Amino acid sequence: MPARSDGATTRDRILDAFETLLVDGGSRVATLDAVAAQAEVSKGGLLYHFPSKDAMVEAMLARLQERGRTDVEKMRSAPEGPVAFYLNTSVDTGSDFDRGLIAAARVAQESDARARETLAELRNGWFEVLAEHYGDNALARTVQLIGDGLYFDDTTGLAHERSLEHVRDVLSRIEAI
Amino acid sequence: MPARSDGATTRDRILDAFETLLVDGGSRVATLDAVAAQAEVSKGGLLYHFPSKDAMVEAMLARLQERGRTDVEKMRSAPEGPVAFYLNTSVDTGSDFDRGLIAAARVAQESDARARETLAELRNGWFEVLAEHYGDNALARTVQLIGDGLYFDDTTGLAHERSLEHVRDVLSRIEAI
DNA sequence: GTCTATAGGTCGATAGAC
DNA sequence: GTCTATCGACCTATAGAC
Repeated sequence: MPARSDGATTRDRILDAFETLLVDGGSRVATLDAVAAQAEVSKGGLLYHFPSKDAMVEAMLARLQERGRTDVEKMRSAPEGPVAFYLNTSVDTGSDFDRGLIAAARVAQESDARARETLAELRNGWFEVLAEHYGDNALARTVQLIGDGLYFDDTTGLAHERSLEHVRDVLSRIEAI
Repeated sequence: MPARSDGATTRDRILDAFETLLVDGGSRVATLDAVAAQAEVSKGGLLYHFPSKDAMVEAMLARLQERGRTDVEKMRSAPEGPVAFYLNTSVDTGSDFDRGLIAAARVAQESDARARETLAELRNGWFEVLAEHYGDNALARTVQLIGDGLYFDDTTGLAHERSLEHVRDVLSRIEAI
């Protein structure tokens, strides 16, 4: 039982803090000390919930996987259609899910196989919905790559203002064929 | 003057080692000790050439910028056309230039402003050539995003075998309009 | 469940021999 | 130009009080 009365459990606050630090500064900055400070727990308190840094990574990925299943459901039943939903959420919306995704990508780049597998599984879910929608694997794959590009630019600080607008323009031309 | 008779100077061997470690394991792994070992120099020897780790980053980015100018020239005059050249080189070809690009992206993610600026400048060069070629900013931007997506997938270990083939298919449909 | 204190190791950087 | 030796700061993880 958590000692606080605010919404999140200590466990979730710690994972939130870990993700935030990974997103903002990479894993070099996301030390146990820094995570504890950000989550407003002592280092000892942190290590009660996650006995090692590795266990913390594992828990973060498990939570992301869970949230990913919800996201695919939302994408499938989005009123604006799955493509618009997918592209819109490819630019960072600041959601908890986005933050978790970026954090996982940071970890994956340091050759962490579990993080890579989690991301691959999420991407397969999105691709399936896109491929069902278009009935065209080539177009589905291309849209997914555009989403990856939007996402990469966004997380590297290279995003261009009008990217989304340009993409919508080009996609409307393709869909008009 | 270098003490060795092989092609690369000690300085270049150190930068190569730094990039390789950044690409393979991220900046947490790319320590001065590790870079020195990979470059087969002592840490003291390394710090003779680059008085600080920061100076090493700076030199790496300067070298990348120089190589980027050459790349844009090659793209502009490529016999297969700038688009094919751009997309083909967006999947990691294993070249020294690619390695440097990926290394710079790793550093940029840790909120290094210089690395971000270097990457932004390189990307502006590519975009200019694409926009000139198409005479259509929306399409040029979309192709650039596809390239970024290919690149992101590749460097995160999420690449799909047939991505490039699928993209070529879709682009040929657009260009046929 | 959460804390402090600290062990044990690694980091970037300096000093000085050759 | 390249080396070894070493410093202080910081990292992950453990031990034990409350």
